[in-house]
Amino acid sequence: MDQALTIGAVSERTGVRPSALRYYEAEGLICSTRTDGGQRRFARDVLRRVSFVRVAQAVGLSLDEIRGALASLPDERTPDHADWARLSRAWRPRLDAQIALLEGLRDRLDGCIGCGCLSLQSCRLLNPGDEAGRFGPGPRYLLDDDADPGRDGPARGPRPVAVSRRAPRTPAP
Amino acid sequence: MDQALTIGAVSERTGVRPSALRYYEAEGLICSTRTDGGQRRFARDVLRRVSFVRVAQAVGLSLDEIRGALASLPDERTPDHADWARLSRAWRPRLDAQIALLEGLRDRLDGCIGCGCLSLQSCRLLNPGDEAGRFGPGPRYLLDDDADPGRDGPARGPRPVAVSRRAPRTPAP
DNA sequence: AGCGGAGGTCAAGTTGACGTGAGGTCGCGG
DNA sequence: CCGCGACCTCACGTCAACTTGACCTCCGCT
Repeated sequence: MDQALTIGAVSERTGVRPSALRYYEAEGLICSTRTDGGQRRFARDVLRRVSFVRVAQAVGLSLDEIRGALASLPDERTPDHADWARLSRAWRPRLDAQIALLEGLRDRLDGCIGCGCLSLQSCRLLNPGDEAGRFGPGPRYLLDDDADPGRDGPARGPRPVAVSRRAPRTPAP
Repeated sequence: MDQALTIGAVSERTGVRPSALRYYEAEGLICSTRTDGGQRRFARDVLRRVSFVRVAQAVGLSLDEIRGALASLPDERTPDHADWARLSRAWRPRLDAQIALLEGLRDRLDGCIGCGCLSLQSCRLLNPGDEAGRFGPGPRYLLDDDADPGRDGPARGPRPVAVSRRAPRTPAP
């Protein structure tokens, strides 16, 4: 264990607050050893793990999903470049999908700005086809873009939508 | 008041659950009259308002911001196409910015997949310049892309990041 | 030896956007 | 006039990702 880092050192280097690091550990995203006195000591590779977590959050993954991704790392050896690259590569489709969705939204919005409609009955922004209410009521086009046409009724449970919410709270001063 | 809609009718036509509609009313996003018995009756233009709210949420606005946008609508007359178009037009830069940010993220990710790095010291994905820690520690590039260079220290309070979080809960069955 | 700052645990609070359930009322078709 | 489904209010629950506070301990330096 060449360089054991305190929680403060990890915090300083990653910009992630100690409370968040403790939370990550409790959530099983990172791990640590303890000193005799019970203080955490982190191996250097947690820096990379923490960075991965932050970037993955920026890509739009929940901590739950990130845990899943991290679980596919080897735990007997320090992950190498290929390991991290494999995980990063998995984001690519997700990012592409999000971008495509936003672009679609923007383009449909362009079409609708001309008419200023947003009408539930006729606006393409809010309805997939030309017929309103084909797959039930509501602005489903946006929220359920790849809706299964073989199923009617309201959407089945929460689905992610590829647009921005709030940031995962940038560190406060 | 030609066609007064019950909350159930509005819910059915917009796909927004009654509880959410009540919430919107409590938050001042929509309004209603009441029957003698105290039940809500909505004018037809709330359908458009509710649609606007949902689309704006998809664009990434909080209800707070949406309230602000809606406040700029005339309240003495029913908003017309031009009014809605003006509001919609305001989303355009926001959408563009989000798309640009995601694309930047994707491109930087592409560059980093090759090296499989994500290193805090050298990875361009996590550091703006070639020098690490120029503006303090942490993956600030992603989270604070347009960081003010005239100011150092940690980011000042929560800022939105233009990437996806969870959807605002699609209606459950 | 002492001291101050870094670190520890645990419980509870925060934020946004609703959902849920209890307990009571309205309104309309028959 | 009756029933029953739709509607009402109000309080509380939920979820994610933390933060905050209270209270206590440890470590490294002088």
